[in-house]
Amino acid sequence: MKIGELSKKSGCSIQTIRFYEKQGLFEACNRSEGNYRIYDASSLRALRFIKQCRSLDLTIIEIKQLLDTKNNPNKSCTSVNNLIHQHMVDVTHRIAELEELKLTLSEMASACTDNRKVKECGVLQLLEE
Amino acid sequence: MKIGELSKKSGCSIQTIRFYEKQGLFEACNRSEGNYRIYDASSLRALRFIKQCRSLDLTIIEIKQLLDTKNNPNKSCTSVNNLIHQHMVDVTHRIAELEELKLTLSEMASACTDNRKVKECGVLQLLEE
DNA sequence: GTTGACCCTATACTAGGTATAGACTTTACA
DNA sequence: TGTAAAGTCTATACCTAGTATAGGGTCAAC
Repeated sequence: MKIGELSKKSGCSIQTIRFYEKQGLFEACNRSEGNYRIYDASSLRALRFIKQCRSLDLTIIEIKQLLDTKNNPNKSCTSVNNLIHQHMVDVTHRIAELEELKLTLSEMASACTDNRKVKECGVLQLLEE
Repeated sequence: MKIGELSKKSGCSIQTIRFYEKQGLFEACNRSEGNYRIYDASSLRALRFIKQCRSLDLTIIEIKQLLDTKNNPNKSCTSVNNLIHQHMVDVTHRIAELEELKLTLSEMASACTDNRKVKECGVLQLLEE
C-alpha cells in the first residue's frame, strides 16, 4: 500500500509518517519505480505501536528505546516497567501542578465581576502583586 | 539597574528578559553609553506582572492583550474575566485528560512485573494491541 | 494529451524559551 | 596604567512533535 492508504488505516497524517521515518522511528520502506513509499501489514503494526506509545505521551526518544528493547526478546523488561512507572510519577506530578493552578485561577476569578472598569478589575489587581 | 540585576530581582533569566523585549511584551528600555540596557523600578513591576501571568500559563499573546487592556483603565474588564474563566476551563479539561492517561498507565504497569523477559513483557504486549 | 489525485523533497513555522559564538564594555585589582 | 575577570551586546541555532507550504514528479482515467 502507498502512504495515503497507510495514513488512513493508521490515523497518522502523511506528514507524520514521513516525519517518523526521518526521526529513525519508523523504518524506511521499499520504494516503487516512481519512488513512492510502499508499505505492508507489518508497517501498519509498527505504526500503530508508535501511535499507542504517543498516546501515552512517550517521547520519540523513549519510543526508540522501547523499539530497541523489543529487538532483544531475551533481555529483561525492567527498563520498560521503569519507563511506565516514571511516566506515572510525572503525570501525577503534572496533575498536582495543574490542580494548584486551577485553584489560583479560581481565586483570581472570584476577585472580580463583569461590568467593572479595567482600573477597578480585581483580577488585574491580583496580577500586580 | 542593568539586566543582570533585573534578572536576579525578577527571577527571569537574562535571555528571557531580552526574549520578552523582542516579542514586544516588555518595553525596550534606555541604553547606557556602552549600549547596556538600563532599567528602573517600573521595569521590575512590569516584568513581575508578566511573570505572574506566565505562572498562570497565559500565553505571550494573551499577556499582550492584558497589557493592552490595562492601558485603557475606563474600558470594561470583561475580557480579563473571560480570559481567566477560559483558562480554568482549559486547565480542568487538561486535568481530566491526564487523569485518564494516569489510569491507562497504571493498567499498563500492573500488566507486568520486573524480572520478566522482553518477549513476555505485559506492557509491550498491551502496546502491541 | 490533459486533468486530477496522489506522491516526492526541502524548507519554514509553531511556543517559550535556552544555549551558544564572537565581540564589546565595565570593573577590580596590582 | 595595564590587564584580567565579569558583565553585556547581537545574532543564530536548538529544543518537541509535528504542521504547512512550494515546486515539482507520477499515475490512472477519459
